[in-house]
Order: sequence, then C-alpha cells, then structure tokens
Amino acid sequence: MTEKEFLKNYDPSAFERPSTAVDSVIFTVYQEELQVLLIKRDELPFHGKWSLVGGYVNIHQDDSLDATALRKLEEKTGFSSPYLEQVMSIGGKERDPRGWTISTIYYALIPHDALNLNPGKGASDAKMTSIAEALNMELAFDHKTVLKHCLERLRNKALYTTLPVHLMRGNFTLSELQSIFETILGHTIQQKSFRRRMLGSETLEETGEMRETTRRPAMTYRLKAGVSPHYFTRNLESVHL
Amino acid sequence: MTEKEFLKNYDPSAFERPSTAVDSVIFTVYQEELQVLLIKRDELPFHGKWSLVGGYVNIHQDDSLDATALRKLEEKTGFSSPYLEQVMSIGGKERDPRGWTISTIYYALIPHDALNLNPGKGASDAKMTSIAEALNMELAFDHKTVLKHCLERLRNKALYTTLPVHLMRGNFTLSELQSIFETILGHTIQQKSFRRRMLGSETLEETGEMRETTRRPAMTYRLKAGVSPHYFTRNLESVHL
DNA sequence: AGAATAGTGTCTCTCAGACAGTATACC
DNA sequence: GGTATACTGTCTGAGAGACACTATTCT
Repeated sequence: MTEKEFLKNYDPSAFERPSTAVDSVIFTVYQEELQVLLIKRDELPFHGKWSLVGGYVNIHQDDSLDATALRKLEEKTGFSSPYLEQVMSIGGKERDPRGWTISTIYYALIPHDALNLNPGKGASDAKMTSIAEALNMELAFDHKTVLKHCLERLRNKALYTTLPVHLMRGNFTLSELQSIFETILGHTIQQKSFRRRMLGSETLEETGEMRETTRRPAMTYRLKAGVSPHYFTRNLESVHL
Repeated sequence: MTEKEFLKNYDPSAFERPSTAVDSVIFTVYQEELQVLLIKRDELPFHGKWSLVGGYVNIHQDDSLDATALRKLEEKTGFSSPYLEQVMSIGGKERDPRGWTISTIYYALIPHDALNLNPGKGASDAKMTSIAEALNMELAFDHKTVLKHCLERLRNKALYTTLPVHLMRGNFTLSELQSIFETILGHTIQQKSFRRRMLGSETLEETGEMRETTRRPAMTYRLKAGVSPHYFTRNLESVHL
C-alpha cells in the first residue's frame, strides 16, 4: 500500500479524540495591581461563573495553537500583538464535564491602556480582576490551577528576564518599569540593582524625551526595535526580607 | 436548561477535533554521548523512517497527558519511573499528513543501564542514537524540530538545576556526575565550581562507600530521598571559552 | 618514583544588595 | 528652604571561573 492509498483510506474517527481547547491568562498591571482578564460565562457548563479567555481549536480557522490563542485574545481584548507565551497543556477526563479535554495554556502581557474589552459570544461580561481577588473566587473548570501556573511562570520570568517590558506601551521611565516589576513580584527591588540590570541588558534605548511630572523629570526609554527579551544569568532575590 | 440536561444533549462530534498525540524524547548518556531513543516506523505514514517515541492519547486508558507519555515510555523502554517533563505542545495542519494534529512533547531522563528497549507495535526497530547523528538524520514528521526544542530545554536546565542527576542510577561519584553534565552541555566545567554547586545544593548525600577503581577511590553519593531538583540562582557559563 | 584520578585552597571577577549621597524639579 | 522624585557612588557579599596545589591509589 502506498502512502497515498493509506491516507485515502485513513479514518480519522477510528480513534475517539479528546476535545481540544486553548485557555489564556491575560495579564496587565494597573494601579499597582497585577490583574487578569476574567470572562463571565453565559453558557453551560459553569453558567454564570467567571473563567479565563479560551475556546476550542478550530481546525479550519487556525493554523496552529498559537493562532487559536491569538484569535481568542483579539476577540476579547481587541489587542493583536501581545507578548504571548505557551506555558503547558493539561489533559484529563475530569477537567470538563463534557468529557476528556486537552487545554493548552498561554499567558499574554498587555499594556493596560491597550485593552479594549469585549466579552464576546457565549459570555455576558468581561473584566480585569486583581490576582488576589481572582485567586479567591470560584472560577470555572480548573482555571484557578491554570492561573496559578501562569502566575508562577510570570513571576519567575520577572526574576531573570526583561519580559515585563511588554506591559509598557511607548515611552516609559525606569521608575515606571521598576514599579511594574515590583507589582508582579509582590515586593520592592533595589533601585540600583534594577537600573544596572535594565541598562546593561542592551534592550532599551533612551528616547531623548523627558517625562515631565510634578517633580524632577525622568529620562524615558523605549524597547529597542527587533530585540528579543534578555535573559540574565543571575536572578533577583525572589523573596524580599 | 439545567447543567445535567445540557450535558446529556451535548454532542461531542459537533466540532471537528484535531487528533491528539504525545511524543517524547528519551535522553540517556552513554560513553560520553548524549543519546536519544529512535523508533523505526513499520507503518504508514513515514514507513521506514526513524521517529521519536509517541502515540495517540487514549481517552479510555489515560487519565492525563502525563499518563499517555508514561504509558508509551514504559512500552518502549521497560522503565517506569523516569524524570519526565512536559516541554510544549505543537499543533497544526501540516505536521502530519493525516490532518490537523496536536502533539504534546515530553522529554525523559533515563539512566543508560535501566534501558530495556522494545520497538513495540507498529515499529520494527528501536535504538539509542547520539544527538549529533539524530540531528543529521531524516526523522519522521517534525520530530527534528521537536528534538531541538527538548535538547535546548535540557541544556538550559543543566545550567541552572541539578536535573541531570536523574541520568544516574544508585550511587555515583561527583566526577561521574560532572561528566554527565559536560556531555549534555558539550563543554567542560570547572571541577571546583561544579563540586561547590552540587554539594551546596543539599540534594545529595554521601553513601559512605567509596568507588574502588584503578586510581584513588572516590566518595560515592546518592540523591537524597524525597528531594526535588534544586534550582540555582546563578547559571553556569553556557559557552565555554 | 610516576601516572592518574580525587579533592582543596584561594584569588579574581561579576553582579546583586544595601544604603548614603547628589541632582533637579516644584512649592 | 523643604520635599519629592531621579539618579549615582561605592561598599559588601555570594558564588562562578581559573588554576595551582595536595591526597590517595596503583604500577
């Protein structure tokens, strides 16, 4: 039998397949709070419960899992170029009452002022919620576990990469950026260490423009065009004394 | 409509689902070589080509994706308690000629002397192959890409964790362990730095027994019972000068 | 003694942490 | 001047890298 013949006779329904979904944790930092996007479900199961952004993989529409994640994300936030990272996949029979499901988990970083919320089909409401609050709510499916995994990943990355810059839009001062890091980590960072790292990472450039506020103006920076996130070889302290 | 009614009427075939598989890279170190397990396919597609260990998720047999990975791994290697880590999932229409597929990728670390190879159903041969060789072969599906991802992950983890201890069985000397790290990384490590790190990681304990060889005997160590891998806060140099 | 491998002493270098000190704005 | 925020100087400490030195075995 040739490969062609084999494929012609191949029966995709011979094997019972799990359903396949993508769920994303959309992070933003606003008012010194790390927040995530929650969607109020307007359909069964878990009708009326808050959930993460997610949906089924559509094999006709999506070219890849990343594409599914981006599609859902754009639908709900209106933002199309987030930092998006796959975290893991979870599969099992008990996670969804409809049966065996595989869900691939992503997290995205979106600058707060780029958000344009839209609950979308099958949902009645969408809101940004602080991490503390979200972890205290009863979320749909195993979304609390998912949230915890993403949170852990983001916090770890804040310790050894420049990733959180993706929560900033346009020009920003180093103090503003440091505040973002501190919000994510949940503790303060030594200003000197932070500036040394960021300026040494070769990923930022001065804009030449100063941020004029009520006190001493600060230099503003922007992400250098075309640079990938910088990985430091030494971590920041993870728990502050 | 209640949740019960909804579930009763739920039609799982309403949505066309991708097929779902698990593929694993089985690493071992033998004779100063980092090797991976390759399986010769005896079925279409890619008949006669070498591939990674993998198979479809069986929703009746497997409780989770990890379970699928373990099941396949045990079938092919006879080893049932490897270090197993999920790396990522890849989904797309073009990766498998049979159609849209999601494959969740794992890598496993197995001590060489624990291997007990068995090609299994649908395969005619199984062998450990050095990384260099495997990367030069024409592998089935996108398994070369998958291999590269796992290799990158393993090498990175060798820079900041104690993970490669899982390639050792029973008692081992620090020199033996260092050799494993060096083989993975592809370059030598300063002996002093290596011992400082390992002994400082609090994950090893002296067995009290010496390894008697042809020269000066060396203390043997074992993994402390119940410890999780240690994460260092500073990386080893990744490229040796 | 010589060879080979195990293991230590100790110096340098880098970079995070700590914190005081200086700079520049507004009031 | 006072206060708030921006930014720098500089010391300490941890730990990686480098490499010489010592220790213990066998031949």
